[in-house]
Amino acid sequence: MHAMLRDATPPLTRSVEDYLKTIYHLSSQGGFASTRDIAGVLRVAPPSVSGMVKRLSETGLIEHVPYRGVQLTAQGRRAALKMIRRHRILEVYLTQHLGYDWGGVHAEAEQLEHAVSDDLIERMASALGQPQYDPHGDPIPTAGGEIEEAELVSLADAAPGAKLELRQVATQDAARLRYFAEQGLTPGVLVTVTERQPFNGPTTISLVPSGDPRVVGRELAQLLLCRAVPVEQHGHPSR
Amino acid sequence: MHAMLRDATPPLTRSVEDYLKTIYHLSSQGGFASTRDIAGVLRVAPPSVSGMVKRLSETGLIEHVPYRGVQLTAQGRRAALKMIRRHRILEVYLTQHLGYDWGGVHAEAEQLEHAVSDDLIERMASALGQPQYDPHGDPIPTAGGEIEEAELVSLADAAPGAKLELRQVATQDAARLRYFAEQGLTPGVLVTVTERQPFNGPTTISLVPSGDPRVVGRELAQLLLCRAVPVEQHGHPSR
DNA sequence: TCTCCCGATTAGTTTAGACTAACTCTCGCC
DNA sequence: GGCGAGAGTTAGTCTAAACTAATCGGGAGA
Repeated sequence: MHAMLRDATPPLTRSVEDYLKTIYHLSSQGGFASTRDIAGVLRVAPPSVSGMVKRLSETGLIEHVPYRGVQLTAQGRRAALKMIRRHRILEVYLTQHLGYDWGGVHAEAEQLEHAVSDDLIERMASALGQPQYDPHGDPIPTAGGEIEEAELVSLADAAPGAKLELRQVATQDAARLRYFAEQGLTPGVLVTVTERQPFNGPTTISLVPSGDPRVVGRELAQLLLCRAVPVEQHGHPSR
Repeated sequence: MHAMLRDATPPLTRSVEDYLKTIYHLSSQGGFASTRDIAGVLRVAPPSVSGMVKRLSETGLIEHVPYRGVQLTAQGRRAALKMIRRHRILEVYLTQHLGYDWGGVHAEAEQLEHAVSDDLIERMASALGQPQYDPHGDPIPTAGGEIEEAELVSLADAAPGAKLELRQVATQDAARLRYFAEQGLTPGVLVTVTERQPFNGPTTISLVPSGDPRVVGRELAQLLLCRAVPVEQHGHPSR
């Protein structure tokens, strides 16, 4: 089997990597990513996005429906997931091994993700014991490009009485992250929803098992993504 | 003291950082770096160097004497030493904490040095206990931009009878580095020069304290940079 | 159905950094 | 002291990726 028509992938540029990641995130919850939204996230002008979109669809990384938006192709999705793996492994490594806090780690990883080799990422992953989630609770894609698709509800939408595991904190804002950390609201924590005030009012929860109460305003509650926890039988933990 | 006319340093590009590092290395042993040599190291055509040289001297990072060569200004030297610090700290970190070997570490550091923040480098340096030398024995500049200027002789030039400490291995070639490692010739090792064959012949040394002999051809001997070790008094180690 | 507005696109410019081709300077050698 | 080789530089082109200004399209409301 000679040479095998090697992917011939000319390594992606830093910009291309950023566009793919952004498109992945924007289209994950709704089919198409719009020019305007991409421009907003990447802080570039909309025509810059149109230009890049043309190039990316010519190289087969995205599918472009004019005046509609873009989606990743299988190839583009693979590339995006690779970047997301890098980013999230880096976040875990920097927090675990170099003392970064929950808030400061994102910006550093954002730069490093474009410079690290696959080899280095896998060494970090091994040193960490192949982590499944990053410090915000986001699932880390495997080296093979699989990612866990979780069924998550935001705390703002959870029914009173429900028992939940806090899975993700959907922001990169350092101040909000710090506040959540202070309140003990980090991925893995269990809570039950006590009540919700009407007219977009705050949600009251209590931490499990301590029972400590917390009152969370709507804006922040929307950022806390949770997984339903089946009520446990005694002596029969759901593992 | 308002605003203080902030350096206004627009952060250097990756290319600029590479040029500065290269010029530092080329001019460290001889005043000027030539266009041709810079082009050779960076694997770029000579006119590309001329172009960059113009930009760099306009921004005050280098001094250009047409048809002679270039030298770093104080500002350029500061920037170059910062990159060299990054590179060498990274090399130590990757070998100590992530299992990289002597040979493979250079390429990875070469990429990373452009992406890491000052903060990350200092965290790594702390985790390592503020190392003084990188894995090849090269001195690491301080965060303040000081670098040890050592008085080193290559093994190929050392006088027979001399007792030497191997300080640096002046190559990045992975195969040669691996060979040196196999032979036990790594920074910190002590040797005495037994003899040298005439007409650019090999140098024979013996390791201290084992006494094991090694015969080193001229090409390799030139890469082994050593510091003279004063002969010790008994019971009075030179620390 | 028509219109208007906003988002998308096209057109054209800019900058960094590379390239090739062509010209110029310097210095060592005869 | 002149000449030529080789190093250095100038001129002009190319690509990626950004920008502004101007034009286009499509859906929501009158």
